[in-house]
Amino acid sequence: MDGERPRARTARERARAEIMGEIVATARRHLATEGAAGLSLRAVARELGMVSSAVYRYVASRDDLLTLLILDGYNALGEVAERAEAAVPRADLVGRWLAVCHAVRDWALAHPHEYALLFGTPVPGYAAPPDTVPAATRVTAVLATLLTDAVAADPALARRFADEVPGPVARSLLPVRPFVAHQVPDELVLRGLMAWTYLFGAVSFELFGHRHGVVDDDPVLRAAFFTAEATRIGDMTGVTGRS
Amino acid sequence: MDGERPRARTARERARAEIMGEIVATARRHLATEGAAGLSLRAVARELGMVSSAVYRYVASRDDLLTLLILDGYNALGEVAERAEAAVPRADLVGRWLAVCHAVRDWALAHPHEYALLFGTPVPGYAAPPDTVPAATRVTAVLATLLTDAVAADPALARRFADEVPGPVARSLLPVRPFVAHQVPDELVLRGLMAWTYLFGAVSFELFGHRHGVVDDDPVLRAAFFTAEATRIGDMTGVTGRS
DNA sequence: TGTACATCAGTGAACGCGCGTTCACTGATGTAC
DNA sequence: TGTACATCAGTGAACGCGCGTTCACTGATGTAC
Repeated sequence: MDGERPRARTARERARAEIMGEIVATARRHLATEGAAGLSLRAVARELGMVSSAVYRYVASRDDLLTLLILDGYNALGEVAERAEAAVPRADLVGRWLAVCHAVRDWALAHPHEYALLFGTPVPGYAAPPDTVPAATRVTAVLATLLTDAVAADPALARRFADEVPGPVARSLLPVRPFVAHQVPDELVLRGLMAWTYLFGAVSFELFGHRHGVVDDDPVLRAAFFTAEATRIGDMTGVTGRS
Repeated sequence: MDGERPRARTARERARAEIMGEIVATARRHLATEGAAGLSLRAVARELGMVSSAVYRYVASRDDLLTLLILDGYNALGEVAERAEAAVPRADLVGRWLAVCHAVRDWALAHPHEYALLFGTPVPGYAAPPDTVPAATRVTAVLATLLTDAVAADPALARRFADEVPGPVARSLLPVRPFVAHQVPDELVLRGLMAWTYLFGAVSFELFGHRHGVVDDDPVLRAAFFTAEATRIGDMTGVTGRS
């Protein structure tokens, strides 16, 4: 049988885990200051006082390190979103939606390069391996639950959006349908995806500088603007205080 | 007096303009295949059969070349958007909005790296000079006109969105207010900005791979999905066929 | 508890690569008289 | 129209940099008997 060996970790194992952690932590710090393009195995090794080739005992390649950082990033983002959402009373659907929105935005503003690694230009020549998917979908999963809860809480909602969507649109939604309760009509799934799209679109626009000269730069006003947009997008999905 | 000299261009001037064009064109092709990070002055020079230092007669630095490409990109995008919108009868506001949306998306799908240069992760250490602004705002200008026309065509629209927005939100909009007719109420300006945000958010999400496993990959279904989302966003601004 | 062997972390040197930018130069093109 | 000088495109060599990855190695840690 595998896995039934909680046998005391050897010094080697402990050392390995620790150094692995230091490598990722250092890489993440470099990412935060230089951006993904400037991330180099040699620089990480240098900072840890090892020779560059030593890093290859821990990480197969630069791409491998990138994957670790991406995983790390998705998990960090997913966690803040989950926590923020969990802190709001279940019945307050708008509150839960806004909590997720602000959690995502706050995390992005605090970790711009990590956010850019996840949602900016894909790194050329790099393809994220499939095992990043669970981490990548944490925020989406929260939003899907929100949608299901909204329909469960208010039967009128499903009826309000019961109109069939055009055939091709319905078909385009097939991959995501398994992840949303069947009580949620297609029109509402579509609007949920739109809310998700909008959230990251707005955060990216702000972070990547496309609101310079459009929305005031003052952080307080920016936050007010963001709340306003998030609220209106919430309305669009029917997740709104006033029914 | 300046400018009153349409004097025959010398051979030097003609040669200069031509080579300048070749440099930008080559750089753009490299951008299209390698992405912005892989763009190098040396590679461009090599392909043009010049020695790398010769490029410096035309371009002050790598950043300078990047700026030219950015300008180029914004202008190309602006042009397709303007043309597409201009081809729709003035009274068909939804049609005009959807035309802009599809023009932007089609251009982005056809020129993914150029799009990424404009709307993806900012190049680290690079700041776009102010003279890119006019080119960068061409799409936005089209949308602003659309909004103004919508309000002019349907007085009920301004009334429908006449509710005051919260003070900080109104203040956050001050930078953009001069570019929108004063008949357009703040609430509608906000929603216009949201439509703009959504358009690029959706295109970026699609282009950067965030819809894998969510929306079907088939191009026809993708287009149907896009039309559906764009239509609903149009609704949100009140620019809708059924009033 | 002790020895013999296997595992594995880390070293140091090297390979081969490409980059941006500078500089003194040659030779062709343009301009003023 | 012809000559003398100024402008400027393009050359070729060089500087100094950092990168990812491989490889044969040493020496410490772990394991089997």
